[in-house]
Amino acid sequence: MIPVDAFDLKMLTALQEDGRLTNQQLADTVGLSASQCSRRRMRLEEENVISGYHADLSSDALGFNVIAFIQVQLATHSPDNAKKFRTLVQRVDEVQEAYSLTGDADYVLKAVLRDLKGLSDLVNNVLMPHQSVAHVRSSIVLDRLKETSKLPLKSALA
Amino acid sequence: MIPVDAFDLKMLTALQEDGRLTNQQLADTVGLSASQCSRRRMRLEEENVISGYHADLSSDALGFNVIAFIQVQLATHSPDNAKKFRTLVQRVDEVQEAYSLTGDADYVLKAVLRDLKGLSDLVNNVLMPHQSVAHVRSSIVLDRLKETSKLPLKSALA
DNA sequence: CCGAATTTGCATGCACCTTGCGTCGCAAAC
DNA sequence: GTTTGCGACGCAAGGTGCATGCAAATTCGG
Repeated sequence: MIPVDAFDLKMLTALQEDGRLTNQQLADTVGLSASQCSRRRMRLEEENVISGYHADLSSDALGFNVIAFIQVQLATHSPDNAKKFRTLVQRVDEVQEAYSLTGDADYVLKAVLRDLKGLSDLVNNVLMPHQSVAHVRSSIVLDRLKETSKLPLKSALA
Repeated sequence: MIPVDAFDLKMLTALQEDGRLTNQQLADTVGLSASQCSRRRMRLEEENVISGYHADLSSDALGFNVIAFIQVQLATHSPDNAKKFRTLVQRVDEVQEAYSLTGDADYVLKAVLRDLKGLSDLVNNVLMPHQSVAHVRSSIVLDRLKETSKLPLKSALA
């Protein structure tokens, strides 16, 4: 596995909190020089430990008022069908996350939509008509208790 | 709602793709000057349309091999109990997302863990013993088809 | 204990960011 | 129709941050 020491962990922790930290700020928080932080950061990016930087936009401010989890069962479990579904999911921007799970439903999607009509459109005009899909059941998010993409790095020492 | 024009949308789209874009790079892609991008970006941050910037870390590279969805039913539906659960969820770093949904289960959590033992610990030593929790059912992610936090901005013109 | 390799801090040249300033265009008031 | 006020724009300059070369310090194996 990729070498990550205590300095790296501090840097990663700081950067997943604030992705625009200056090398100097980073240096101050982890206890290294700015040049060293620059070098280490470049290494972490090179090794794909840091896979990218993203601005986090407010879904509320931009009018995305509906989040939904959608459970999808495929028509058949053939590899061909699975591939078709995978392609569909990649293509639809409203679907932020898609997983296959142990248990009942084949797939779970998380979708972000402007309103309930958007959800209806997605379910009835995109998912349901698709040849790979057999059954769809959606649950609407009533309350967001927590929403982050930060990894619990405290336990990590590769 | 907050004024967001076509320039802003282009900037937001670019920034949620690459959060470390330079104002000059931004200027080149949206067709404005760098100074103007700087000003608009500051305004978007001020208005909390851009709520932050984050480094995206590779869970694989850092050894987080298990993702799980956990359905939780509370012992009672009292506000007091809900608040206790909310606090618990905030405190536990392994829980990245937590929602209450329409439908059967009270809450759904998404957790990131180092291994199955980590999941077991979370379920049996953190969630189950907590006074607010009555029932827990976890599903393990077998495959990640898609995982992004980008909003589908193409449709947005507030 | 010594030498090689790695890591670090410092200095520097270059790129970038931000702010002030003058200009432009639009819209309301006259 | 003209004027006036306002907001947005680009340009330029001063300050800041970044990345690379280099030498000192540290680590590690023999």
